[in-house]
Amino acid sequence: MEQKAAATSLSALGHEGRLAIFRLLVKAGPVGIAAGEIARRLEVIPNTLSANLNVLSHARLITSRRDGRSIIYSADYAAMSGLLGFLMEDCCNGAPEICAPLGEIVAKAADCDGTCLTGLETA
Amino acid sequence: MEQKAAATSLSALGHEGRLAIFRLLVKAGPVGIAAGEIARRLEVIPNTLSANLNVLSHARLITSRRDGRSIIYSADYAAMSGLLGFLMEDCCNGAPEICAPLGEIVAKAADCDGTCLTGLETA
DNA sequence: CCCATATTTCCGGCATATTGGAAATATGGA
DNA sequence: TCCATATTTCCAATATGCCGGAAATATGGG
Repeated sequence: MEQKAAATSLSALGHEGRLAIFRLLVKAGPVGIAAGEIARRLEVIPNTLSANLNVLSHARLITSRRDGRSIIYSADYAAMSGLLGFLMEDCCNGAPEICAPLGEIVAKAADCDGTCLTGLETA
Repeated sequence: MEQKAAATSLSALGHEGRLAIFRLLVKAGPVGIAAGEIARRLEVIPNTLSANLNVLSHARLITSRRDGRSIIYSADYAAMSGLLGFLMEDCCNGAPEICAPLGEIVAKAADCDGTCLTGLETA
């Protein structure tokens, strides 16, 4: 991921409303959530939601598919991984010993479920 | 980290110039870089740089200290960890099996140096 | 075809962000 | 004290972002 794309993604997430949308979609998983359902859960006006979904979509952070009259949005996990990797590689390239706190937070995240970050033992 | 603070941090990083500054500081490590040196390396005008450093500082992503006539800026690794953790916890809480790509990117980052993400074996 | 639902697009006003020039502040050295 | 360096602050112009009302588009059912 190049820097410009990363900035676009970060900018898209740098808005409380959009961050809430993205987090909701991340929690929902690949099944996704219909736009109207998102609006109901987050209590936002449809047109504003649509604009924010458009920003997230343009930043490649979410995808959409039509299902009847509804449009289902889902988080793009590959894009999310790419973004996190982009931020982490800087740290490692420059001063590996400094990344210990990062390792800790990752380990903590891994604690949430044994299957979440499997395969790390090989690292 | 609460959502509002996370959005502030992400918004600060969602600007190509500021992202470049932050990445430079992350690579520099705790030693940090003087404002003037940052301006020279990134070829930005001092006052614009100062404004952007202020945004990053207000978002708690960087810290500063005076050294003679220079002001040295450093990345705040704890804040960075907190931000990454905030984004990752959503994923794990919702659909752990989906986070495999995240685990891979973390493992890849760990490859950069054996000491980067030590302690993960215990996760 | 007509209607209800779902979502987006259009539009205008308002708020905030970004930028660079110029001046102000702070530090250290002669 | 005077000067050079380093950085910030002030300011104004411009640009961009955000929001909500109203209208338009798309789909499915009767």
